[in-house]
Amino acid sequence: MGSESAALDSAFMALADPVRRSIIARLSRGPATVNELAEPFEISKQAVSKHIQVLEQAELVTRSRDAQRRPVHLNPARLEALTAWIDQYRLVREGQFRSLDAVLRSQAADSSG
Amino acid sequence: MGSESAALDSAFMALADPVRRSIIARLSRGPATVNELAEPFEISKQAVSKHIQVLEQAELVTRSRDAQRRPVHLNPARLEALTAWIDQYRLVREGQFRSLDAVLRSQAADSSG
DNA sequence: TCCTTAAACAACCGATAGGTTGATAAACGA
DNA sequence: TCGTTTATCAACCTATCGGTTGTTTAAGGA
Repeated sequence: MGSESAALDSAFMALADPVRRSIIARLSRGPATVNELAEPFEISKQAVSKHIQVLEQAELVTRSRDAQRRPVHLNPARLEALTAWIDQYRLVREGQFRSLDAVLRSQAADSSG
Repeated sequence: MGSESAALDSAFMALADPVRRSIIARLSRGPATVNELAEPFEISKQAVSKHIQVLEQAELVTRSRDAQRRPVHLNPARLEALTAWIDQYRLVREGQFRSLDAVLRSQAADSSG
């Protein structure tokens, strides 16, 4: 494990934008074309198309073909990979950090193995 | 809900960097100072300090005071907020998208409520 | 007081993210 | 074939990111 770092980079980066998160939310209710996805936003279609490419490179969405349309749909598996990463760390007990100063002082005082 | 968009922006952005994720991983095992956190990396201490500031602004970590040291520790609550966001969408059934073309064609053909 | 340690501040730099406009490609419909 | 729709490609611009080096602040210790 650990070599999927670039995949996590691109996936978290992809979610770090409100437009792209909004697209994810929309796609959770079913697939949509670029035009449909662009409609709620005030930015250009090209900009939305770029956002979709970012999501696609992060493998958070996939695309198919329907005549001229390039419908986009969600890839829930990638989202699960992100929660899996986060869950490693969010389960840490708060109590572990209860007396922080004590921990630090013992590190400074005790230099033996 | 939905007005915490900026918080999600900064939190996901913060996780979109391998150094910062590594810092999170390290902190899950206990608090650490900037120097301790910087040690595993080849980049400068200032660079690590900036990374920590990014994590702090995203409220993924907090800091305290211990003499000259500014120990950093994890804020698991923020991580939970991220999984909460993702979980809204990752639970979508794959079957919903089974016959994609049919869905799209019915949208085009059927314009009544 | 003077020196050391821990860490932040500041200015700067190259790369890239997010946006724009304009042009192009691909597939259908008459 | 010609026009329309759908969407991408290409070039460009500005702001921000991740890194650097140098300076400064804060807190102890001799």
